[in-house]
Amino acid sequence: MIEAPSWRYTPALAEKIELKWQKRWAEEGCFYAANVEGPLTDGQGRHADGRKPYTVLDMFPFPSGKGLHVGHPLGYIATDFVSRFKRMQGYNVLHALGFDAFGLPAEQFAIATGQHPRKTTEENIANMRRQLSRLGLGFDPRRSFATTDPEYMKWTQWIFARLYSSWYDPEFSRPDGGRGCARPIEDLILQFESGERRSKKPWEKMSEREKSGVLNSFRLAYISDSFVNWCPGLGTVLANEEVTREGKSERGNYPVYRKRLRQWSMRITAYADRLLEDLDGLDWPETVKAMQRNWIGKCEGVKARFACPGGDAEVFLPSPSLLFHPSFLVVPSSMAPSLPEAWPEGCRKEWEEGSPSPRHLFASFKASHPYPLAHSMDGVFSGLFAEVAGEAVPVFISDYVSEPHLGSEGEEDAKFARIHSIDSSPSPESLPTEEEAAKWAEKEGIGQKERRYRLRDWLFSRQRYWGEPFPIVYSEDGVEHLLPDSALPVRLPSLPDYRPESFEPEDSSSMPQAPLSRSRDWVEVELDLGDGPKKYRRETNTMPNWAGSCWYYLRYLSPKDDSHFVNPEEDRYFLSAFHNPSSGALGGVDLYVGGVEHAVLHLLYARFWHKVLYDLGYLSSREPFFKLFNQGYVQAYAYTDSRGQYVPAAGVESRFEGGKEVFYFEGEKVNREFGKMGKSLKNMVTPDEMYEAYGADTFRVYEMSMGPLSESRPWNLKDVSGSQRFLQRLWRNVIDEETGEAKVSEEMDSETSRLLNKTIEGVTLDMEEMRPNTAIAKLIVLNNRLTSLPSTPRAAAEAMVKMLFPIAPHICEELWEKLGHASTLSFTPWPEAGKVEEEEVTAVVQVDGKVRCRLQVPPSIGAEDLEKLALDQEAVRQWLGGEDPAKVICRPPKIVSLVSRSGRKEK
RNA sequence: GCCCCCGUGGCGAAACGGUAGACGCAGUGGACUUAAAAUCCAUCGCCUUUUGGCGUGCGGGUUCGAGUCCCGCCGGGGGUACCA
Repeated sequence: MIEAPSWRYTPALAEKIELKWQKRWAEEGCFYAANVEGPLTDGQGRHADGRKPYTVLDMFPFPSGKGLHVGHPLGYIATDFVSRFKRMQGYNVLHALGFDAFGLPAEQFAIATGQHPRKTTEENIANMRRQLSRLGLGFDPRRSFATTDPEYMKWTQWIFARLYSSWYDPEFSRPDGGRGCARPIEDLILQFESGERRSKKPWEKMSEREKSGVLNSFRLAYISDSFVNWCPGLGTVLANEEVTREGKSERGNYPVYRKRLRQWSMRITAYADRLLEDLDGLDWPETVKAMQRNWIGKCEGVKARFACPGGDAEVFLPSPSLLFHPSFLVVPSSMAPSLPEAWPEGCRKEWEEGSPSPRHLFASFKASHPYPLAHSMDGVFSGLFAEVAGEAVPVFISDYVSEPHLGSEGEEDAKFARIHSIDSSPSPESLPTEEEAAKWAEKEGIGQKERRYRLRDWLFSRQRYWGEPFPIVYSEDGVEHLLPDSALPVRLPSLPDYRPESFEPEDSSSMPQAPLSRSRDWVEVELDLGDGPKKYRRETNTMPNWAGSCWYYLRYLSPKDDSHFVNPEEDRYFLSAFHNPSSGALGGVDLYVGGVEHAVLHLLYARFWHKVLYDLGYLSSREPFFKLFNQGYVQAYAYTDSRGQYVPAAGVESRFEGGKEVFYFEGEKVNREFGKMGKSLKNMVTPDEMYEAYGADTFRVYEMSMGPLSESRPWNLKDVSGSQRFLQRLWRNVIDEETGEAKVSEEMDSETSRLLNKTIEGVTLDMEEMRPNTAIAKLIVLNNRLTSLPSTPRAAAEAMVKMLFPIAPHICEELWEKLGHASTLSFTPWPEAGKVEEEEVTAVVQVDGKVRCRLQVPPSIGAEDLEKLALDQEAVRQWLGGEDPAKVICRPPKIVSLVSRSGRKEK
């Protein structure tokens, strides 16, 4: 038996090398980004000192109890290679990773395992950190945090406080020259007090409660009544999507009721124009921009369906504004399923008695409804069904055009000017034709501006335990008060039972309960808010998960600053447009990588907060994320047996029968499916299994070579050996497997030199454009060339190792060291390509669109020479049928395209 | 339903509107081995004996030339506001 050479690149050796370099990177602070000032310096103790910053950002992970599968690191490997590439180019790279640790899954995992969510999330975070660092992913460890940390939560609440204390003035000019700006609510109060702005009732005659109501209708974070889908059986509120057509919960099939709840909202509609306009300048995938544009609300028209007594009628409206046409009665589709239930008593009674007058209904609805309709009716017009339980419905037309400041309670003025009421339900005959509708719109002066409608304000309250508490208390008269900044953070009380309270599934009178309301000691507090000690009740709703994820990228810049949520100096250095000139006037992080599933909500909410903080003078950039890149998903095969049960994918063997691949599990034939990777499909592969079996570098190369980073791809374990062979071959080309010493020659032939330069040129471009798959293919071509040589030229080996370093950093560091270099590759300059001179290139000659002949020509050949050369070819003359070509297109040195006379005639 | 994306060999894929299938996996043949593994070399879309013909989900169109651009379908994925 022959022993393997002692210096073969085996998984065991790979592990040894990987742990060695991971330790060394940590010791040398290779991933430390340098701040402008303060304690955070780079590994050499230097501040930024004018170096160019480059900020790389991942959509930070949710520390799930299920652990990572091989799909999770895809985006992190991508940001790691970009970070390493940029470091080699001399940038001061900021790359950190925090954890998004509040939220429903964390709460549910904790409930399922009978532990406190703080404990489970901490354990999950520790496990995730271990997995990620074993893959050699370089994050600045000093800048990591979880959204649940009290120090972080404090600033999330502080930002909420700023939103609550601000209003949007559409007329106010911003420093950047634009119109419309968030301003402190004090400015508004001054306007009311001075009479510059008038309210219906004189300001000085209003009670505190009335004033509070008026201000509430201006605040960017405000309280109002909103409708939710309440499922007593589950004890939770559901998204529309989670409710079936029959009005049951998707999970459990329990009844769902429409409930009006007093909740917090964010006035994102005030920023609709700016969110739309600033998209243009961002370096985002056009598809994501398109999704945001559609979400915010440009639309070319709507289809409206009306269930009428005389039949089920559909009309196309070129503008949603046409819904204001007197013939139409429209109700948001989301309200339809339980409309009578959701409506006030008077309306419901009429409804039950049959065929109420819509005008009457509308009037009584409005009278009994304390808030402006544009707010209280959630303006989902995407469906536009005027049908309830299959019947024609009385509906009203509301003005859903975003007007952030509709005025105070009961105020009735211009805001309802475009609301029309009608006297009878529509019949198909009474509906206008498209033409009539368009004519009417013209007459009424309804134009493009009114087309925007979709976007609605952001519902910001959750009836859950595991989220940020609001910094809000209520006095005994029901008026809300903001807690002073000195009272932050408001911590969650420890609650023995934090589960949501569920009810009898049919209990339609039940209401969603906030778990925090059970903690009496916490809810009832005595505070001195400036007018002596008084009793207050705390707000018991919590914030949604989005809150923490809206601003985490800012905290990376100055994670320990306890007097600012982000240090202004660091903000100006890392994020301002000045330091990122390519971003135009917008600024923001240089690169944001994450899944496309966040294309709308997260990215829209974060942009909104960023803009508010910019308006208020806390930030220097108008946009948070200048460049966005969406990586694809890793999917996997799953296998079912004859009974349709999933079998462990790892135990499935494939055989070839009759030229076709068939699959067996324990001798039984199984069927192959394709889907998400996870425990339920028994097809989960973890990074731990991968680095144990192959090493982290092989895993990284495989993930980056599977296909374009932006595309989803199936996991195929068999293919990993290709990446492993590539690294082994590279190792063997540089290292003597018997001695472990480098074996390189100092000479290089011209063919290898030419290929090397071509490779450097191509790989550099691929790395810049985030195409690691084609970069790796080019490096394999170069490596295959090196394999064919009697010995590897040193210059080729060194360039190769530098170019592969961002993707397979450990093996490259080891090779670099064995080649005689003492310092890490982390800051070694990226190789530059020399001139590539081709002696000959292949030109193709096409006749009537088909390739008929190939020619070897010098790359500098002119059009006339190339054409002449092509027409001299015997084969070409034959295909032309002996005649002159009818047309010649010549693109030297690659293409000559000839059209024959007969070919032209056929056309 | 609505919005966005994707569809190329047995498989993962490559291809500024210009030689379709780079690179990798699997397969096939060979070298080396007592043998196997590993390694190295060759081959590898389909049809045809060949000249050649056909091929990028389907049907049209634009173009000298279409995987790529346009129109209409079919199939798959993501989002749809309380999963994040």
